[in-house]
Amino acid sequence: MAPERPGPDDDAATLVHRGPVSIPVVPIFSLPSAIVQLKEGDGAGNLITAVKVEDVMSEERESNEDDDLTSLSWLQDKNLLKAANFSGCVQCFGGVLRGVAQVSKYRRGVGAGMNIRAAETQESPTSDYVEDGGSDLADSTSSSGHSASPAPGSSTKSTPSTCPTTLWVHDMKGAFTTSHKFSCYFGSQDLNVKICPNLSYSFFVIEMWAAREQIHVHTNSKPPYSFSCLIFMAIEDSPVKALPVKEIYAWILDHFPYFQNAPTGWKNSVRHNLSLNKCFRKVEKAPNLGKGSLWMVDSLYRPNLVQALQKAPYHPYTSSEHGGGKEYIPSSAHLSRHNTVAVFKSSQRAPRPGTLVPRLDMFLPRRQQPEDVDDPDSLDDVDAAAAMLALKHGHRVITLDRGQLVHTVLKRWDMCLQDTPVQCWKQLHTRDPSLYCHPESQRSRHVNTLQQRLYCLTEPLLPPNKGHASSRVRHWRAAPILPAPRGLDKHL
DNA sequence: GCCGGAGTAAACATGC
DNA sequence: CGCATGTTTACTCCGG
Repeated sequence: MAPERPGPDDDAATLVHRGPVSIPVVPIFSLPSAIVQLKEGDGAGNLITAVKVEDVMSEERESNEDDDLTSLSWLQDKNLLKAANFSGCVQCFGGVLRGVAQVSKYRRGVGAGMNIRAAETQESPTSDYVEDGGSDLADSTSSSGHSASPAPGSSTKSTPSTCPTTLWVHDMKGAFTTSHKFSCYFGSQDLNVKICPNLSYSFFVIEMWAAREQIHVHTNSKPPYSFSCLIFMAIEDSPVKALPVKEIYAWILDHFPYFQNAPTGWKNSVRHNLSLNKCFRKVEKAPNLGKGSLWMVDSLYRPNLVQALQKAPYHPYTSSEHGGGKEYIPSSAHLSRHNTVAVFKSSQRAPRPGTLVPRLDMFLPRRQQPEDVDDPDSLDDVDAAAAMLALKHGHRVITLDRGQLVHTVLKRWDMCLQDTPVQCWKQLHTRDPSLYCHPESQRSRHVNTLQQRLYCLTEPLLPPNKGHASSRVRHWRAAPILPAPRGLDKHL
């Protein structure tokens, strides 16, 4: 029997489990930076137990040295735990991203130890754990971030049309002593996520991740974001921080199904916005990569977009919409703790369930703190950036005074992108083994991707208007692979 | 009422 | 020619 599924016009109550903890499914964009607001009396006390996660997890690790859980060393990252704040709501910020990545790794069978039950009915979650390896849920590495494929050997349904509609996520004391690998496939539709008591942080991450799928269920209302915000999110969500307009369309369609049935004029609006909005600028892409240009966010105007996003309505559920109560407005103390937060005002309309919550941490500048210069990790990037500059402009830039170099590179780096192409550079120019782990058939494509990525990253560093873009691309692609500049070797 | 931002529609150019 | 992409203009709506 098909479980009841909340329709687009249903309120949060239909998503709420009757059990002691009821967390509205959090529709989020790329996971972190979501705030789950609990309605009064619906389990906030239980959630507070999540504060104990740190202890629980460390105890579990100590007592299960050989358990697969040890692969979840990311949980030792205190930042993850610091990122949680349990003052009536669950707040989840940048630190979670790493966790999610690990979860992604985890669900590919590297780790184990979760009890996840996929059910087709909304009965009480007491049994029928799905135990399996090789889980293959939505591929978080995909650009659209929502693809899903059946898990081989899954004991649950294996096609989107028959996928389980309810995913119970358990965290029971001692659960980690047994090795429950899970295989719970669900498609990009029809998924409710129910969180059981004693939710641990790791499961919260799962929940967040799973909730990502929820985006596709209820997003039938017009997004509360301007087109510039949508474009911004799309571009920022891309691996190279640049997208052709077609991909921007696709991203928007992926994340906001509203547009699937919207009049086609919205594409016009997107193009109009790209052309008119000074926040976006066009970058010629390699001539062999199809027609059209790549669109990037102009770093000069990036703060404007971040600000626009921050002004966007935030919380998917407001209590005023669902049974009364107060809206969540982060305190100033909270604001000081987390520089990534969106505030929604009472006068602003809140997004409906299923609309996106921007992952704001992703859009904030990552390398603007001067102290980063002294950070060995950032020097790694600096050297890579310097290497890339050298790639284009010869060793002259490398011979600058170190301090000046750092300053220059950082400045230009910020102008370029906040991304870190160091891995890309390494792979391309050091015969990184990871490049050769790709099958022969995919290697050239991978190299092409890397080259495109590097081009996007370095294009802003090129002298403007020096020849046609395509010739510059050719020139760049033909650029000799220079030896790593001094100081970079140790990082390679 | 004014102004600016945002959304929408449309015309037009360009290139594949 | 059709279509996608990109630019520009004009208009409306809305909130400050």
